[in-house]
Amino acid sequence: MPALGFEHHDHGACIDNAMRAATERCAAQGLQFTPARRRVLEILLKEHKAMGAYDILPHLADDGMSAQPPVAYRALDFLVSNGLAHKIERLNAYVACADPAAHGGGAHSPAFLICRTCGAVEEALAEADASLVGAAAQRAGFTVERVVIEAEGLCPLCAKAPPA
Amino acid sequence: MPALGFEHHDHGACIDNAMRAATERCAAQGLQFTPARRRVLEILLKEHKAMGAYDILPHLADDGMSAQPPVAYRALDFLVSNGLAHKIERLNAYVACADPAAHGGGAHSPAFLICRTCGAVEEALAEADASLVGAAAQRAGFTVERVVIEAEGLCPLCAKAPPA
DNA sequence: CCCGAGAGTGTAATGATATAACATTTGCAA
DNA sequence: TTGCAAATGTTATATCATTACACTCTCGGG
Repeated sequence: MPALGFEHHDHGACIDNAMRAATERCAAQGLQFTPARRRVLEILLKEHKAMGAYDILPHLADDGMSAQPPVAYRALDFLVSNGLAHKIERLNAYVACADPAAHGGGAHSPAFLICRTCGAVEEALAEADASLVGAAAQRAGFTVERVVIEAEGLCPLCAKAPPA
Repeated sequence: MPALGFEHHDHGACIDNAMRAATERCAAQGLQFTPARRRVLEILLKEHKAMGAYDILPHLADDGMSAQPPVAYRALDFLVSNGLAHKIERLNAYVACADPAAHGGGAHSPAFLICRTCGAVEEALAEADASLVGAAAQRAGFTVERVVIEAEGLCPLCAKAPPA
């Protein structure tokens, strides 16, 4: 049951790489990669799917950490601000960034493909400053700072074999 | 204080037109444009901005209608399903469609420009099947059914003169 | 040495958004 | 006129997110 991305991969290595990259990024930028923040990112990477803040709390409790909502939201804010995770507005949920190293430093705005059947989420484009939006914005005299692009539909697996 | 769209216009006529268009559309498609639905659309048109469901309830109460959340949500679901209104995921809020007549019949997925300072929302493109997303989806074997595109930034007025 | 500022955390309470469930009413058609 | 489907009224509850405040820890200046 893949939940993020539509292809198989070496998930253990994937997590290790991502955590290492995050650690380096924080060190390089003077950010505090505290236990709580580290743990929330690990959870997102491990579960490998879009998770609500409240889905994260039990995992924190398992680790003996405080499991009140602000703990999760504060860690998520940090991760999102620094491009280590993203919020899926459509789902009010969060995912680990698929490839933080590919981006400069701070937050960025990828596009997401969301399967409405199995809930899998794939991060699709590095930067989603879709040209169409840019053109429309320019016409309107609007200064774009951030773009949310979320496509909802069917992933290859669900399109082929609708779940029972 | 324009709240939807960034330009002035004859708002009274705008509402009348929109309501007439909605009425015709519902008649043509055998949809029940009931008082509650009609009233909620009127409220959205009148206020002319992105409104939460709970912002709508007091207006319903003023009219002596039931003001429980399900009333608003049911009407909004109807309006959104039939392309007469849209949900702004980023804001958890709803706006009347700027131009229902321009679309076939059902729901459609425009792009929105959202001013982070004054909250104004402008509906930007008729169809937001952004080519970039389409290409990425095709590459991933993903079937897109609906695309949310929401740009956040500064409207021309706020970019020029930041509110006090 | 100490102490004051800033960042992070722990915790309780509350606010904001959305839906479930079920009884009742309405419109329409067999 | 009876019966169904759609819509509505109402209560309760689920879900998502933030406020507020006390506490700790670290680090640099006096």
